[in-house]
Amino acid sequence: MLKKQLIMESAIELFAKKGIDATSVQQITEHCGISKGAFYLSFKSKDELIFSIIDYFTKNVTANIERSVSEQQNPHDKLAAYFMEIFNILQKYGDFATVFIKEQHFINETLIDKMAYYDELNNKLLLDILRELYPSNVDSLQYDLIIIIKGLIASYGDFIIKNSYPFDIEKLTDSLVEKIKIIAKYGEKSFFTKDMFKSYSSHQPMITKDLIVEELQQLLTHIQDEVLRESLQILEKQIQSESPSKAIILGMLSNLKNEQECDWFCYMMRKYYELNISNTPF
Amino acid sequence: MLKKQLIMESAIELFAKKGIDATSVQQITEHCGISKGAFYLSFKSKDELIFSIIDYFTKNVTANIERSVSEQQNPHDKLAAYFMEIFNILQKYGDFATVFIKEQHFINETLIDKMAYYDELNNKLLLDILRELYPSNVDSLQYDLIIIIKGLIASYGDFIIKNSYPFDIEKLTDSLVEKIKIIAKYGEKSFFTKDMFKSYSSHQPMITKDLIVEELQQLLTHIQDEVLRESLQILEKQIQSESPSKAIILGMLSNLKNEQECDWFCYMMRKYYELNISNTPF
DNA sequence: TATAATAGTGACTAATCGGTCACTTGTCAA
DNA sequence: TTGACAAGTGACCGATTAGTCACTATTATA
Repeated sequence: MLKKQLIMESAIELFAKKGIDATSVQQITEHCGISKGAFYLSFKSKDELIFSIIDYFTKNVTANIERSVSEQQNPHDKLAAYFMEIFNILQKYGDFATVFIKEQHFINETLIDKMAYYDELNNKLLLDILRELYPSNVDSLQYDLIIIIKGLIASYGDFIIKNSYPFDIEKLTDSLVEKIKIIAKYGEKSFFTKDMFKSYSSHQPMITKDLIVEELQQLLTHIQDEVLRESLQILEKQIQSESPSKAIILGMLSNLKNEQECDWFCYMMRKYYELNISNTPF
Repeated sequence: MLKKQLIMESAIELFAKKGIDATSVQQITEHCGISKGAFYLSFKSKDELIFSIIDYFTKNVTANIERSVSEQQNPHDKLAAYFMEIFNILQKYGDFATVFIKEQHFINETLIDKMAYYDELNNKLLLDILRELYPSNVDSLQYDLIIIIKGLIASYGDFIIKNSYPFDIEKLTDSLVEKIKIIAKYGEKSFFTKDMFKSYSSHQPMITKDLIVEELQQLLTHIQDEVLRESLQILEKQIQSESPSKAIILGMLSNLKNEQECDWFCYMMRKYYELNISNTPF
């Protein structure tokens, strides 16, 4: 497990410097002083390495942002916390961000779906923040505000990544919160309608039974907790069964819902079995 | 010349679909129904193809935007024209934009410098528009406004690229001009200082005598006009001379200044011989 | 100390890449 | 019809790639 970490960190550094395709496995192994064979003891393929890196970061970043935002009581502070957390991450993990932003020919279809999922989570979080901040008067502007916030992050984030030189993130956050506040207050002309936004943001992932089972078995190799393991095993039987029980599936999923590692799996299950209950937060 | 165009168009399509590195010369030639040998009759290398594509577009896009903006008299219309032109280009050449945005491991150092140059031109144009629009009250906010405008373009532009479905660009432009107007009017908290912005935006290109001569000879293969050709030839002699005359160089450069194709060459000459005269528009 | 299991090695392979070159085809003036 | 020249072809080359595997080194156990 330690070796995996070492390889991933070396890889991120090299990927950021020269790009994913231009970095060979050989170069990665030389950079961390191991042999090529040892690399393939930790990862099945170069693709698996790329997948692991991206998966690891998106998972952590999403969790950190959500935690940081939820720690704030005041709605205004939530938006500030959102900006602040993202800019801090960009400053800290600029290397990774470079890889992440610039190379999106990941090959893997699953990865694209996963990204879309995290993007959806992010949109939902932003929408919640905005609705809490401006309960009434931004109805028509809320989708534009999301896009604008993302644009600000892209633009100022680019500056942060390119300047390793440390600077006042608090001042930046303060400045951007002000801009959003102003636009929400005085803005009248909206562009995005709800439908446009939905069709833009929600790329419907191709979820198959095989993909779900694969993710399930992946989880079983990590997870220790007995209740979680049993829940997963019961779910596997239901999936393979000819007449799966919605009640059992829903019950087992609720057993998993607090386990961050299972988020993606639960999401796939809900989509596949069309279990989107409108009043659940997720 | 027709064949070059054909290859470039095929390449853009494939690059956008799968990425530059992942697209082989073989695939490009198959896609336009020619042999590998024929490809190398039009382009010296794959790098030259990439370079040509990027150069062709940046040149055209920059020129189109500047023309479109300069056609407007009313300062407000200039900002609108700026947005409109960019969004139209993104809608039309989404394929190319995809390549352009996502892959920035171009290998070639010259290309990076050229991009920085066009970015500088773009910043200058935006700054002029903003200063004309808000002559007094945005002094401290003008650099932030540039970054914000770029962010809006990145964010809404992403939407345009991903949705080939046509929509109301005028409405979008109108909406964004409103947002900039609001921020300029009510915004108080600036983040960027002039120095920060300068150090961020102006990547000093590595200009050598060899690079300049190379560009000059490249120009001589294209340009027909006799005065321009003679000016270039005189400049070449001056460059190779041990004691170049500033007067002659300046004179020859002013002969070239209206020829769009020579912009980059003139820019390099000015930088190399430190001929930046502050009151020239460029 | 002997044995078994695990971790690590690097020469090797098959495939693919960008790029070359001896050769064929097409074109047009004489 | 001929010859000369440009346009186009695709087998081939050296380099590089991801991935494999027979082998060695290290560690743990008895």
